[in-house]
Amino acid sequence: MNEENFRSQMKKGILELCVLKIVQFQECYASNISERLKKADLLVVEGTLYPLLTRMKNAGWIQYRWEESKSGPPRKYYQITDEGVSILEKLEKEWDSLTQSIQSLNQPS
Amino acid sequence: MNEENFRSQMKKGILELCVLKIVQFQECYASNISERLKKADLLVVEGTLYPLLTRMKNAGWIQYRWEESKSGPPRKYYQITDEGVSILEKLEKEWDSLTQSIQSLNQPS
DNA sequence: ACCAGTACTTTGTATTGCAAAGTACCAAGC
DNA sequence: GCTTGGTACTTTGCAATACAAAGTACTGGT
Repeated sequence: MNEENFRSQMKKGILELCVLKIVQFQECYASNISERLKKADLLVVEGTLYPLLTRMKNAGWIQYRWEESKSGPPRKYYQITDEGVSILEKLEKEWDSLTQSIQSLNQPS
Repeated sequence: MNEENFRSQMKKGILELCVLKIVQFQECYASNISERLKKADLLVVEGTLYPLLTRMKNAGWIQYRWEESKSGPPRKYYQITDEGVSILEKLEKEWDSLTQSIQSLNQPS
């Protein structure tokens, strides 16, 4: 138990929501997503992001196509799926509900 | 990856915050805390709550005193410590920051 | 051919929420 | 005084996953 890493702790479980929010607008490959998360002060490292994308792809929430790159190896461009859109809506509702739950603890009993 | 348990996932890392928010107002024993979390739709089970309280006590965020009960074994009544108050303030700031970060993902790039 | 940059993958570790079983105390009924 | 049921706390084992670190692989420049 160490207060230095509570941000990391609090991030747990919401990264799926964040990734879905990002890819809902446009195709992205991992570095795009990583940059976007970094701008939002939610940086994750490769060892977190890549397995997460793979899990979400296996769950059918996102899909990808390969695209050649002029400056390196080909990239996986991810898009949200219809199922992903549906999940995103559910996750956003749960997120709103969770924030309200925590808000409700701001007063005694 | 299963959307059924995202609430459980999202709870991770914020339970410390929730418990501190609860005990900041008054001494509580585990069942009090459990009831309060349940009302806030954040129910946790014994196997989660008790080890969490022990970790927080070992971290110095909370302390407890024993009190006899007329209807069962003695109870551990937890109070927040000065350090816990300090941690609570930090956690609340981080929470606000996190919600803003997620909010910021609601629009493209 | 080699190297640097980029992109993706894999491995091992630590944390922790949870289910389930276990321990312990108390009061009521027989 | 023994059993039973309720309450309170503890322990064990498992599964999920964020992370660090190392690895693989493709490209273009020197």
